[in-house]
Amino acid sequence: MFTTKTNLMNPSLPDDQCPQFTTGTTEALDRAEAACRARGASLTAIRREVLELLYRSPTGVKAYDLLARIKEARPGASPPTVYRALDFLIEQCLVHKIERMNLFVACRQASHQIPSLFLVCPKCSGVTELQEQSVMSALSTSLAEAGHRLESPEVEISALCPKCVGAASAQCADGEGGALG
Amino acid sequence: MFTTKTNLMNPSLPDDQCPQFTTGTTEALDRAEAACRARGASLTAIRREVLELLYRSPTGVKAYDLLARIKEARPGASPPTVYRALDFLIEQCLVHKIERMNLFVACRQASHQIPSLFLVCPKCSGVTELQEQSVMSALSTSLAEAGHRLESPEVEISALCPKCVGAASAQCADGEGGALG
DNA sequence: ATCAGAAATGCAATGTTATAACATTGCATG
DNA sequence: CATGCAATGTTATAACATTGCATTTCTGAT
Repeated sequence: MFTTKTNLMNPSLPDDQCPQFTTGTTEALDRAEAACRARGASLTAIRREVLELLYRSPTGVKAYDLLARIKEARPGASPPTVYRALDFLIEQCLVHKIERMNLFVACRQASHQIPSLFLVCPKCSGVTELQEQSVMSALSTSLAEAGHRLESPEVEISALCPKCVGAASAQCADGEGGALG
Repeated sequence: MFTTKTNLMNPSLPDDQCPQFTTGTTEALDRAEAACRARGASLTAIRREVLELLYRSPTGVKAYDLLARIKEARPGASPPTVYRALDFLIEQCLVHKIERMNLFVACRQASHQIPSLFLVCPKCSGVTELQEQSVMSALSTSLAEAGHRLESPEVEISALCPKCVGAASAQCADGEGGALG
């Protein structure tokens, strides 16, 4: 079971000490910079700062929260400043966007052999990136039968994280439903 | 294979003739009204009009597009008019929201025995609602292992529909990836 | 060194999606 | 008639994202 699970959910550790970091943030940033360079792209100061904020966050972060933080150092920063940096980082596969919540999260996978499953906690914005062969192959089969083709290698699932399980309510899962059919 | 597949992707048919409708829209609306009534809720004129627009649309619809249509008959309509109707319809399980695209779509399932898979086409906004035991059980297993709990009975997958397959480009699915790990 | 072109950034405005806050209407019931 | 309550109307604003254009910075060629 190829389950490279990274727990991004522990907000209480000091910088550079989160257990999912095999080395410090600075080293990770340097590696990211090298990777960009190798692809003919450049991890400029702004981009690096945005990526650093994401590396240091245990949860997904909203664009305007990033903007607020970037503004501390660069008062002139505006929405495009951040969105452009994010676009670049996403292109470089250094960051993922969680579409359903408009959240951005640094990629902590060493590689993407398999499309990733993103478990997004609707309570705390925690994001867990999984690579699950079993789910993906079942999904591929169903998609193929339906004549569809997976568009992005990222599948988002709204699921309460272990910490937040406890208050959820799930209506609409019962036997009634649409008026059609 | 419990695959209640409904094809919502055929925009070219006249009202009340889409093949996935076993009966006409009016009858479906009447049935929806009865279902609401049975639950002590009421499908008022505004709500019914919004639902009707969704029944007649083969694709997901944006809230402000609904608003524009509603305004034709009710010039005073404003965003809350539509959002309140949508909230109600979602509560009544008559409508689903596709979170990742801010799209609303009428529910065409007779019942929700199993959480639904929504295949959302990023090109044309077409939505196909599937109920796939195999995918869901694989998913449940993985979620349980990760200590998570599925939050909503709706799982959205971005997948090109049969008509739109052809132009897609999928970078980021290769062997590189994050700078961490 | 310096110049041209490309890439990145600054900046203002605007577009899009969604909700807050408060007032009003209309109807059922006692 | 008064009261209560659900629904709706109305205005404003919050939250998220993009466009367009001017300016600066970087890079490579001469």
